[in-house]
Amino acid sequence: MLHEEVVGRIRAILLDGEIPPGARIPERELCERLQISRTPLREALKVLAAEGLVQLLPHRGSRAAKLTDKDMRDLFEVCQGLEALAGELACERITDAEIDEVAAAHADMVRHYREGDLIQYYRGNRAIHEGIVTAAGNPVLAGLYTSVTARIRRARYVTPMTPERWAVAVREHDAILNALQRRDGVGLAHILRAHLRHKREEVLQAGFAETEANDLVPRIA
Amino acid sequence: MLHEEVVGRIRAILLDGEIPPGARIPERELCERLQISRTPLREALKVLAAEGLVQLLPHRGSRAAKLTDKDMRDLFEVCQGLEALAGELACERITDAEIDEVAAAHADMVRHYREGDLIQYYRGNRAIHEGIVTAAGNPVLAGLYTSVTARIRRARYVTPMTPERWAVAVREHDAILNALQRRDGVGLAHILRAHLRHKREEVLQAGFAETEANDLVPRIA
DNA sequence: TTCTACATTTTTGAATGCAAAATTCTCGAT
DNA sequence: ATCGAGAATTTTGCATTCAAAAATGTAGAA
Repeated sequence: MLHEEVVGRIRAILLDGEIPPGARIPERELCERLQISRTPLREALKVLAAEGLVQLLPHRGSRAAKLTDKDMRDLFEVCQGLEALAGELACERITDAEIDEVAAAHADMVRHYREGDLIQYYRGNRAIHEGIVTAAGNPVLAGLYTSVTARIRRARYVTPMTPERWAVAVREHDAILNALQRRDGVGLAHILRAHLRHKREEVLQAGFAETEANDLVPRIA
Repeated sequence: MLHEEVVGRIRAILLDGEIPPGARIPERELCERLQISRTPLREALKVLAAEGLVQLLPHRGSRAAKLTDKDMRDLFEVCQGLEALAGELACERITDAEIDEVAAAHADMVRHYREGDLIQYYRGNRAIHEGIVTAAGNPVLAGLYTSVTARIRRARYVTPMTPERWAVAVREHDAILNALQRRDGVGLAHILRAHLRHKREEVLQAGFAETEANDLVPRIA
């Protein structure tokens, strides 16, 4: 198994919440599960620690990182900045074909909204945001976006919404697609920022910060 | 020696250009120099690879990452976004004391400009930009900024400038300080973007991309 | 002389072993 | 029964070791 694959597997385990935030990461257990020895596992944990997904405590092992309210706020703030930048760049560089792809994802998402399928709605939602970032054509930006969004993924794409919030979000997405189609970079940046600000407020209001006993997604194992 | 210290030491070696971009990283040699074995060294290299400073080639070892023109452009683009965001946030949160600190760094920088001391000028310059990022009060943002700027540091803070360019840069910095003192977030964001766009053009024009035989900062060893 | 096939050496990537540190357990005193 | 000191166990972090892969060197053929 390649180094990057090991990192990916553990990242997935953390993002799925299989090892809940704050929980110790069982080295021995993961070694057996991934069929690797401790050396490559520990290399992967150090990388994930640099990404902010894992917390290393010298001589006391590693834990799945826990997000405080402040962390969550900071991450959303940066995410806003990154998406706004991506939106501007995307408007300069996106191809017609790519716009069609985003439009298709949008239509999909709206359908799932009408059907009341939150899970599928979120899937389409993500596809749109990621589509915009990809269209920005900046791999450095895409990389940072991936790493930042990974850390707030569960909060962002799991939080339940009131019908009102949901309706607002969909309207915002209409405006997002519209701005993209008009290639209105400044407008798109503004909408994306507002959209994420609203999402952040929802998440914080829902008390999603991962402090202590807030293991929303329990260990599956 | 602690893990983070090892990472820091190697990072410094790379940023100093002691191991020039594209050069093989001599594991054995670094082990002796840092008085550690290969295990912790390799852990550090993987972390630095995730940061983008090191390139890992499976079964062929690691090299100091080389930046193409495109990489440089992408990094500057992201840096613009991060600094613009930092500027906006800083205007909302900066204390009077912090403004005074930035103003002091600015005065210093201008003095070094008048004296024609490019090295000291760049030092003050960096202090200003970093001061703004710090004042934004967002550690996530600060972390990303650190990692992105590290990769373009040599290009950004080594490139020589024509007297005209230099004069323009100083004027831009006057405007930066002014906007900060007026706490004009939008204005500051705009100026920072333009400032960095100009710097990027300088750097690219100077052909700083680290392709092949372009080891501007030679091995010191 | 130059090119290629093969053997040798070096280097890489990962498993294991070992000392130090932390955690857990035990047992006696209060 | 509870608390705390000390022993036993576990876990961590790193050095070492080992197999596989790549790089290098050598010799023979064209």
